[in-house]
Amino acid sequence: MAQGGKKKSDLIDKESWTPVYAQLAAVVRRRIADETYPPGSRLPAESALAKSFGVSPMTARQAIGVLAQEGLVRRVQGSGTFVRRIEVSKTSFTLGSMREVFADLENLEVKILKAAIEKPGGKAAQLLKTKEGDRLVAVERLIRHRGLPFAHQVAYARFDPTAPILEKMLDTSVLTEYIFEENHPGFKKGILELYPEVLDDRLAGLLGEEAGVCAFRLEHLFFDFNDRAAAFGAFVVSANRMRLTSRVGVWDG
Amino acid sequence: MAQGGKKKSDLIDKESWTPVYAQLAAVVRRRIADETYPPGSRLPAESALAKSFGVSPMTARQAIGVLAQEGLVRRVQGSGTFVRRIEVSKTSFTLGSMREVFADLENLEVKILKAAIEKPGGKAAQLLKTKEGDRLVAVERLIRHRGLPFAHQVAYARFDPTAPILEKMLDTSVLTEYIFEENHPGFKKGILELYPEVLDDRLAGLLGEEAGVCAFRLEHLFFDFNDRAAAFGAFVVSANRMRLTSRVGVWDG
DNA sequence: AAGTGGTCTAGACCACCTA
DNA sequence: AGGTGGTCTAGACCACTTT
Repeated sequence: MAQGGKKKSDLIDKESWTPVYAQLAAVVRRRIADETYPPGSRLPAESALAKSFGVSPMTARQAIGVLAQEGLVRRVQGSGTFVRRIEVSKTSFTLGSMREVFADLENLEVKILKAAIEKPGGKAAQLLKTKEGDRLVAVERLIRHRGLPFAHQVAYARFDPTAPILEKMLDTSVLTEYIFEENHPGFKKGILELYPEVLDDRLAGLLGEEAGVCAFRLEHLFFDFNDRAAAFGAFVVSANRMRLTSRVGVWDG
Repeated sequence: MAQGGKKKSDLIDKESWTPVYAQLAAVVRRRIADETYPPGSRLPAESALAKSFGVSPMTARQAIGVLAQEGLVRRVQGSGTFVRRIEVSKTSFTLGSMREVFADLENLEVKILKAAIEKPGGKAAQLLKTKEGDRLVAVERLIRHRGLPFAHQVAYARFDPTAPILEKMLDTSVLTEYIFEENHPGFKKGILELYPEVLDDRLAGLLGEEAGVCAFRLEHLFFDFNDRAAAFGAFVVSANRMRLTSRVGVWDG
């Protein structure tokens, strides 16, 4: 059937509630999924997509941007946009289970195992660059979720009576605000490191696991707005309670 | 000094090589870093930023988009853009060390420990949904980098003489292409899971560690374009050789 | 009602890559 | 030289939130 004028796709519904760019992204994602655009191949130019779908160039660009964000395509300036192949080493993991648990405030319970002002020693003292005479606030907590132990935490901060951080650390009711939520005083930056760890007898007992079981250890070091290390700590979560999962490729096509 | 007309910022140099949006993003990032815009506060509206810096609204929007991408701010429709506080549970980790190692092809060395066609059994058979009579290709490799053992890998795939995956799996010279690089046949999607693990005697020996040392285990399951599980495997890398690090907050202000 | 971010237009010029 | 993605303009309308 010959049709005069511009050929506009009927795959894009501009009256729809879902944005045009999202619709276009979905169309292209689908075509990647069914190998219309196979791995390694070049996508039509953004300008071509814009023309054939009857949208503005910026809108088409935004659509491709979504796919690039998802890791499905790679843009190469001057050359084109290519369908990516899956690469293990380029994936990233989020602390999904941790986020879920700490978002579920009603079912969270925190038990303070220790709270003390100590002379500095060990890794915390090193990282917080304590000087002679400095004191550290040390807090040890057990975090339960739905009645089951979820995480063990130790946290250290330089003892500074003028800083609000001390109260925050000792107040169980605002624990979730201190680290996880939106109302803690605020740090400028932080660095996190994830380790595998074997639970010793004590930790295994606290976490309701058998000794020798494996766990994740998440260490955090936060800096205040003077770029001074201000707080250091570590969470230990048994591997049974925390899954680190990542999906790659096309999952909704 | 009174100045007539529009006030345009001298912080943005439109003749510069660095894009205007990146410059504007840097300015706002700096202001977050020095607490001109403290944690929790609202940023000036995108339109206001556009006006005061003499750029187009879309450009200002792009600049804020960079900061949102970095996790430094949160956009709330109808309300504004707010400076985020650091939250542990929202961070993500990338396999940085793995990527570095596998990008360094000249110093990679692969030793095949086992290559066989087996009757299915165990987790691999389960995940690959083998049927009666199916065979699995099983490959076990030791990956060395700069002369030192880096990772141990096992991989399974359904035995299908017509599929190119078999050759790929058995050919050491293209190992890096099979999983990590840009030239393997291509899967539609995959799921990865990261576990902590204790090295047993054999693995510890292979990886040059002492038994009982902790390691990361990265399991991968890939699906072909028919959504059929096609390949399953696992890497084990000692924690000494793989760091999982993440930075949050403002690091370049 | 006013202000905010979210989307979208219809162009433009540029740097870069490939042929 | 021609095509590609990268940037940018100067507006527009909308949905949503706040006042």
